[in-house]
Amino acid sequence: MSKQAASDTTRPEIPQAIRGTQDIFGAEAEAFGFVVETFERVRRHYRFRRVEMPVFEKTQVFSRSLGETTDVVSKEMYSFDDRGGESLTLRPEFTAGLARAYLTDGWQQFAPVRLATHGPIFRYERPQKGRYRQFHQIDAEIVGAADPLADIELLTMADQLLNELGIADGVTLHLNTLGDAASREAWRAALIAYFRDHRAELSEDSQDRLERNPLRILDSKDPRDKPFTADAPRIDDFLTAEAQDFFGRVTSGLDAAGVAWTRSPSLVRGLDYYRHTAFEFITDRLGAQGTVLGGGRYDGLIEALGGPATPAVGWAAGIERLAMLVGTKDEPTADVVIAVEDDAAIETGIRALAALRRAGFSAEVVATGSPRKRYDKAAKIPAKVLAGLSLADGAPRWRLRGDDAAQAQVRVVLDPSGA
RNA sequence: GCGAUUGUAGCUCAGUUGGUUAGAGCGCCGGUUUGUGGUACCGGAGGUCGAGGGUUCGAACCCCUUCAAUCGCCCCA
Repeated sequence: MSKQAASDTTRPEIPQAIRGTQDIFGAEAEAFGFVVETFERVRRHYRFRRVEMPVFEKTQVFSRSLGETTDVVSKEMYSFDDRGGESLTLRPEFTAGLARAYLTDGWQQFAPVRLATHGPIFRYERPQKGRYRQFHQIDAEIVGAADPLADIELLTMADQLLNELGIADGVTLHLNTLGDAASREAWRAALIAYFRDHRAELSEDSQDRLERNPLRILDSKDPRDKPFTADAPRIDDFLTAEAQDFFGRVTSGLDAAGVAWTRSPSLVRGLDYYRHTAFEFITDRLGAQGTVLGGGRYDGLIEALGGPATPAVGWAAGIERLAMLVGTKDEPTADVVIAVEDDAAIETGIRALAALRRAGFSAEVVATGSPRKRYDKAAKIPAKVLAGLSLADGAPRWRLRGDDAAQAQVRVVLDPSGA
């Protein structure tokens, strides 16, 4: 065993995390958990039923619902072939999978069914603030409900959620209607005609959008587009009486529920199956990624998947973004920290630790390293009671620190005899 | 896919016009001090300066490539 041989043993290279993934730890993980717990509580309040969904589906589930040709499908999904040669895709959203389950699992019998779920979502995108390749969403949908009451329920729940998370300040609900299929088509045609007349003066990006996705010109960030978007045809002029009535019932319902909203005529959805209500809760505190919760009515989706015409509405929100607004949450303080200051007392320490935990206390122990430094080390751990354990004349001796009531509770467990 | 900024110890960061053996604080380990105490002092471990190539007598520093992070654009289901 030469020195040479020892130095030749190369260490394996440490693998790095996948781009766009994140390891959430400590105070940030607490904030993440707080978001999920709050969502679960609110969702029960609103009588939404919990669903657990697979993280992957056949690729068609998403490609059919999103439209085969869009960038979204061709570039931004995590797709792969399984061993049988079938194309599968990690879910880029919850909605399509839930719609599939609605059809394949016979949930039509429960319609209108109120669904809530949460978990990881995958999109092949360039990471930036609040955008990751694997991130997490909470999601709520009502499938099989044509009435605006469903939209109101969902929006009211979202509003309450943001309030219970304590992040409603600086967040506003932007609301729009895309009308029914007829309204939407008429508006779209008018927009194309209007922007075509100003084509040369639009930004390059918007000239491109004119062909692919004209509605998106409306929320262009380019200052060159602003003068034209301001005067563009508005959906209101194209709404059918039915569509107008639908939107009116949504807004008056929100007013009745005490949910503040603001009309945002440029809020659009690129995909054709969106109808009527579209909404986003937007914060002014998250830079370019200001949308914290968004959704709308997608009455055309389930048909696109081959099912019967089924009205549905829903929303989703990124947990990380919500957690960012929540800020970090302190990890819970321990009830007791034990410092075993003498190795001969280790078993007494272990016994006490087990007894405390069985009695319902959260507890940890410091019993390694230099014995004389253990007390200081334990003192740095946030705890209600600090219990130093040493030996005096061979007998275990506890010294407790903390407020009197907490000390007394702990002492009962450490020394049941009361001696 | 495009652009800008940034990668030095476990963490936060210094590091001069390119010049001996790359530093500090915190954290970690050990020793001493204190002994109802979150103190102070001493010591130690830990880095092929993100990776690969190039220029140079000499590169953490200059050039190219690449990977990653951050922020923005595109896109946003």
